[in-house]
Amino acid sequence: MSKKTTIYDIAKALNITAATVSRALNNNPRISDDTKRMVLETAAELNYKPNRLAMALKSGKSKNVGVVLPYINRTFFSNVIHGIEEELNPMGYNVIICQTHEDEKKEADVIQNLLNAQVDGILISVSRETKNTEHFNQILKKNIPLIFYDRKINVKGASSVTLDDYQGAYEATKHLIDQGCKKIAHFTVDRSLEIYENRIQGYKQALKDGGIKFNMNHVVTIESDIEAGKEATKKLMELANPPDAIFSASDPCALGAIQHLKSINVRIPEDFCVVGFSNDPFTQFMELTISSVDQSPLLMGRTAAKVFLEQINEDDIKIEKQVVLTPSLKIRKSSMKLDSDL
Amino acid sequence: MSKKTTIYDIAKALNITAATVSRALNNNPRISDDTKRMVLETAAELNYKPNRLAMALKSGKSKNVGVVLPYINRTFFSNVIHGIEEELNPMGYNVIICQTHEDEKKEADVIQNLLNAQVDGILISVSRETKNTEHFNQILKKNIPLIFYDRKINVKGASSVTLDDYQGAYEATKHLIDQGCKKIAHFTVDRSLEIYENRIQGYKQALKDGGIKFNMNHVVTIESDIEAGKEATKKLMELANPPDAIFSASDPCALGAIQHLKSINVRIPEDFCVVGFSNDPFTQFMELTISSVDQSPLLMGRTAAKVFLEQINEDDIKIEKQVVLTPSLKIRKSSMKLDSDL
DNA sequence: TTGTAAGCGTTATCAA
DNA sequence: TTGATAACGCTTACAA
Repeated sequence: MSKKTTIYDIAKALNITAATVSRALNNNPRISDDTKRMVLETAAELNYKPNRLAMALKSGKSKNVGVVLPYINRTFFSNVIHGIEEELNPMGYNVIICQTHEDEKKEADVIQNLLNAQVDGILISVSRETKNTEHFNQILKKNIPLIFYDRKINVKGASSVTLDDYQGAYEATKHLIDQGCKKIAHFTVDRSLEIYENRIQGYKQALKDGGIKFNMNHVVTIESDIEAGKEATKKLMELANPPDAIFSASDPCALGAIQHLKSINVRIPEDFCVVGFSNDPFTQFMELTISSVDQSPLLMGRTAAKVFLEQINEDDIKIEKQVVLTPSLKIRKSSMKLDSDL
Repeated sequence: MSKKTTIYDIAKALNITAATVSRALNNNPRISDDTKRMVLETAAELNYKPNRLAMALKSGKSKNVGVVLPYINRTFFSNVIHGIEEELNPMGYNVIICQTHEDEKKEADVIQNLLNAQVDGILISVSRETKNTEHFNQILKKNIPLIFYDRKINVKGASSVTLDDYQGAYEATKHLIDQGCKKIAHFTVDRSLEIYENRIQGYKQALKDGGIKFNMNHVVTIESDIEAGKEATKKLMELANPPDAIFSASDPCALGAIQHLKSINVRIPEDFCVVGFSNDPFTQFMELTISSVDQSPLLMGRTAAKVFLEQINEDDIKIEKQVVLTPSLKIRKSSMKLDSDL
């Protein structure tokens, strides 16, 4: 294995000094075209590659950003990462992925780790458990841009890129009302997270505006998976006053609902409508396609990345930016009750 | 913003030298318990955090590994990453994700970038276009572990963790034969990739062993998406001698096939059986669940990570390890023609 | 235009 | 057991 070439090797080969080599390599104006050319040539010959670690240590900029999220293997999150990469890679940044597994302690740990690694910024979707904001303040204290995406927590000095969950939920619910549904149930996941709380508020407001009385028994808090959706639907349908529609804050739960309803021979959408949230790809794959609210994860990732880039360029001026993206309801078979929509 | 504390700050506070502080922090035996305790205390007081960049520059170990893949927002790949993280995070490694978008040049670029960032290892699933192995040799020349997962290329000195695609395809095809299918078509994606070539070979062998003559017209090379699957199936069904089953090397294509077959009222599985490959979650979500070959992406990720860890510990002894994981066929409705399976 | 030298935050070697 | 010093590879005042 050949020892790695440094700027000193180039310098030695040309009988000049490392400083000059550095200048040549960095397009510094204070250098003659001749030496510059020679340095570039020799660098190529010796197969010189800059050591980013050394550059980072010197400059204080690692050109790495940390992306923190609950789980990477979720459609939504992996798409957000994709968006972030699209924006950041061309600017020379690398992305370090850290999962929190919805655990506050783990979240604090990975953040500390990222800070130790001297990342230039942190983009995060907070874990469900997170209450404490101390680890976020640590980031800001170091003057490192902190950008929340999707799931945020209010921290002074941090920016955020979120979806208008309230609006998404409102539209979904209004759509169900427009289809003639009178008793619309709601599946929520974790009301301590803003996204879910906003969805339930949007749902409530739409009911109100539609002249439908809110029924506490029709709101169920469950895990975001198919089984939970099935079970919850079973219970709902056994109520004295069962619903005729479900607006689910989660796609898997919506799928579970549909599966149970089919098993008890409830016709969808004729007798029962279902709308999910996230527009997960699978919602379009079924024979009975599922209506869902799209969160545009790619755009969210790109936007979060752009906000980071703005902040990094603004030197010491602290900007605190809150971007809210507009959701879009994808109406599919599971809620197309009216002929006019067919 | 408080200036960051370094070991010098601790040293100054205690009237000792940075070297001593370093020793205390690193559990070096050559230090008195007293000073060690004092250092630890002061470090805590001053909120000292090690600078991983400096440590990395000094030691030559960045504690970062690069994970290269075509696209991160694919179920399979995001699950592999999940597996890699599970294994590597507890060992103090961070994972830098790089996408190649199936482009050889981009692949070479990100690898160069990772090398410049002094990663301690590279785990990669090669892009479809990749023919040249020069960028891989660059890695090995620097004595950095190179581990291929899923999609590999033969490079001397590199390790690999792959699936026995041949076996998976063989089982899937045999299963179709066992169900009584006589004319089994095959969808492949890109035969220049070993995984697809192995699948087609396994398919051929199973046909042979089952006494079925291989029919060139029943093998179709298409993109891995639903539309392509639909179109290809349409063409197949218009042949003078249409197939009665499809073994697809891609799940989306299998879904496309099913969608087209349904649209022309072919009964599945009674008149036509379909088996996919990857066991993507959606295959279980449909009403007509789709049989598929599971690739155990999580295990693949964990295994690749373990191989890396072995190599990193083996100092200069060069080990070249080839791990082959066993696929498992998930039999579902789309291919359960025989009553005995119902 | 180029060279000198210090410094980024650590750790390792050698002395004391 | 501790200190002094050099080194990792690079950049940047300041001098020449």
